[in-house]
Amino acid sequence: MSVPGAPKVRTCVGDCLDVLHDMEPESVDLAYVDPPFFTQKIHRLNTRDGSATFSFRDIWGSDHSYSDFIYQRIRRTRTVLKSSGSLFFHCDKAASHIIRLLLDSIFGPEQFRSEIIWSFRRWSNAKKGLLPAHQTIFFYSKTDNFKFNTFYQEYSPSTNIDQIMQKRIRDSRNKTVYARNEKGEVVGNGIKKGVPLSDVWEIPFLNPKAKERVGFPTQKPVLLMKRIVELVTDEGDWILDPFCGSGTTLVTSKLLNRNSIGIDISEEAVELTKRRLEAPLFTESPLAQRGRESYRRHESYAATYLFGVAYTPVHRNTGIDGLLKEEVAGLPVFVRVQREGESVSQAVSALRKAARNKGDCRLVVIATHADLFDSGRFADVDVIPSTAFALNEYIKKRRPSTQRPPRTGDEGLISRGQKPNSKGA
Amino acid sequence: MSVPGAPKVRTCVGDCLDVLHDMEPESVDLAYVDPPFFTQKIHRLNTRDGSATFSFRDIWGSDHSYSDFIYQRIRRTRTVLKSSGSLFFHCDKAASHIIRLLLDSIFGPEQFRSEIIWSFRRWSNAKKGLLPAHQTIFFYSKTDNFKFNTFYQEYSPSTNIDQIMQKRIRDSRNKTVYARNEKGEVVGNGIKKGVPLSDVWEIPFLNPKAKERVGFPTQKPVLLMKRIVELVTDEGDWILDPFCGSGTTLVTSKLLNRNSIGIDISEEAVELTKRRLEAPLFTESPLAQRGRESYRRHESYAATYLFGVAYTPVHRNTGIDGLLKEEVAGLPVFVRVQREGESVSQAVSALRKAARNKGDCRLVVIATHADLFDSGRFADVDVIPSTAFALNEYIKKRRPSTQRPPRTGDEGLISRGQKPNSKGA
DNA sequence: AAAGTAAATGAATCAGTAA
DNA sequence: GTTACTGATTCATTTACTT
Repeated sequence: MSVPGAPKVRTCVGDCLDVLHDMEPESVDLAYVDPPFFTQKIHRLNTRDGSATFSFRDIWGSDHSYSDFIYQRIRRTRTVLKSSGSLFFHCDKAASHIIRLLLDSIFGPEQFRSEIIWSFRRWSNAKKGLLPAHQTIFFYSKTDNFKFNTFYQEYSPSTNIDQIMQKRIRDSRNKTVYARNEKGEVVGNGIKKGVPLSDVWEIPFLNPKAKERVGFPTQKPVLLMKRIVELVTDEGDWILDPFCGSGTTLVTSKLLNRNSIGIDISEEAVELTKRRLEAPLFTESPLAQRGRESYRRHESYAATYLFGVAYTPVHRNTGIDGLLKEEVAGLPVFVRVQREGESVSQAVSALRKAARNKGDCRLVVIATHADLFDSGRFADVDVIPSTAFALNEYIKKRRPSTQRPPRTGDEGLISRGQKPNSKGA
Repeated sequence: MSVPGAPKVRTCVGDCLDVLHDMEPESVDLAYVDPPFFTQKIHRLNTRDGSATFSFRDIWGSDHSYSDFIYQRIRRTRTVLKSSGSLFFHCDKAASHIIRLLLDSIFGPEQFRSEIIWSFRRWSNAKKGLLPAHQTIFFYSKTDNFKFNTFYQEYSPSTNIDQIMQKRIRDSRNKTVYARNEKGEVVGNGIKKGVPLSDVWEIPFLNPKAKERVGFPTQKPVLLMKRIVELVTDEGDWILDPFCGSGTTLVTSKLLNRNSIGIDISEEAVELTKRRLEAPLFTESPLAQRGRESYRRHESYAATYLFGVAYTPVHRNTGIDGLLKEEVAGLPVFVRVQREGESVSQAVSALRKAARNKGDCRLVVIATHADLFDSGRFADVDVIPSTAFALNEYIKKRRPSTQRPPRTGDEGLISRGQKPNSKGA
């Protein structure tokens, strides 16, 4: 699949019912639907008579405006979905059962994939009862041949991972036991990937003070959108948000190199979305979020790499991360940790520039990854490998030339599996 | 209210529709309903000793016949509830939307209290899609005047307790601010109890090896029942379980000094319940007691050093810290980070010992400090320097022989005894 | 084609052994 | 004897295979 240079983003003011009508059928890989809550209207929807309520017709067949409103728009949304496409419908306990019935009737119950629980912590109130701390996202696909990228989570700490790496067989009494070879040694069963991603997602609610927040009432965190986008789309795919609001879906799509279409009836919302898209805030970057949140001890990226080193952190200097506590050959030593997406040469240049008017000193770059490692070429800067770098070099030296390295972990999703549907259909 | 000496327990074989008909109206404080989930499967399980097989049939002609079955029984259940009573209905994604509609129509939507998510981890397998890891419990009360005992959870680790303990008021623009006295000092607000219990409950799934297990399929953990019982009943109250199965509800009620009534259509199930009640067995789940964190020991120290490395943490092994995601020369690679106060040789020995019966593998020690560094001597273990180690070696090489090394930053405050031989390094 | 069976799996326990 | 460690065991879910 060809990946275009820059992701395309289209925004549109209007009722998505009309806009969807003009869209090409089978053109979208993912539709994320996060409609407004008409809570009162939903409550009026609830029927009095027991058994009659179960049929879908009783809900939207009458003049109940909310379910009718949703039904019409989701039916058109389904039309513009590719046959490999998926729909994620975000709702909460107020309407989840009605939405479920609607989606079952539009997509067919056999296309129901998951009831995703987004759980979060939030400020408590003193209400009698339990504190609501989750919302529901329904995942439906258009066909059985839906696109799905398998992600894995860490094993539970109570799992004995080195033990379950052993191969197991059944003995004469059909009991599972660990396999052993003729020498009586245990037999391995290949490397472990982690456990498949579950349908309960604990993702922090957008911090009230986050820069990411743009003042839109129902704004969703970029991290939540990121997970949805990465689960069922690849780079260059098309993502539709028919109720785009403040545009989180479009911002996320752009950051992840997906094309996107956002529709909202409110002109102000679309204007806000456009402004966000022009200059996505730094904290909106999934990369930045991943980094900042995964650092141990809430330290900076550099501090994490320099753990155990006797140094003084240097703040408010973009080129220098730290100053060693001990002088080397009578000179102060400035240290820079190679950034993600930065080559060693770039790190060396940045450090050189920052140290230009610091007088006599020594310069050290900590190499964190090998993409463009060209150590030894720098007369004035010493390059020292980080733990990760040294270990990766160790692996690389012994790797068969054909093999590709695996990805490193990011915020819980530790690795990405093969696409099951890559065989095509 | 007087608390009787011993809790009463009644069991009954039969269709709860008939049994409920003969019960006194307004006599029960809590009804816990855990019927077949509409899985369209037969659930079957053997007891541990293989002496008996319990099974029940959860296959229905249509969703209509299922909902009709439930509707009739829940309507009678409501009748026997006291006006202060509550109903907890356990289901899963197969029928949660149908159940929600039924309960709304029987109790009235305004008596809906919570959609409780019971989330858990369990064994998994490769699947196209997300791994189901939750079930739903609907909480309805008969009237607004329902009995409810407020429980509190621990604050999130990221919560600033100092701030929580300050008194808050609203300023002139109705914004919340911290209260200050006339001297401008912050005012306390008394000790806080924690965060009110949320509607997402993470409770370990009943483990296959748990003593609590009696061989009944779909058996629920006592811990889950305990939370429900304590939330809406007091000692001496009456609890009803119209689909009591293996009797977890009755066992929990007895242990917590509540009276209970259990009904099941299966004679074997009721017999099993009676046997369980004679010797109520409740394994205080070690996991639930100690928490998942208790399995993480050395992990964070090792993780800090291994930042940027693609590895899986190994939790339940004192010698091995991690397993590389990538095999090296076709073998798994176990990693140990040299501990503080441990020499490289000691780290090598510990790793060797832990890996003794792991079959063919490679071993790597990350050297973090140099006290007794004697790398290169180990034929079977590779020693790789950490960032700190490499940097310290860099300094040492260029250090005049008279100079003494400074101590590293973070350990400086913690007084640790001088090692008598440290000078000789 | 549908139904039934087998294999793989990992979370959390039990239980035996070493310290 | 007590504690800590770690090997052993179980079982519901899913995929793959067989009847």
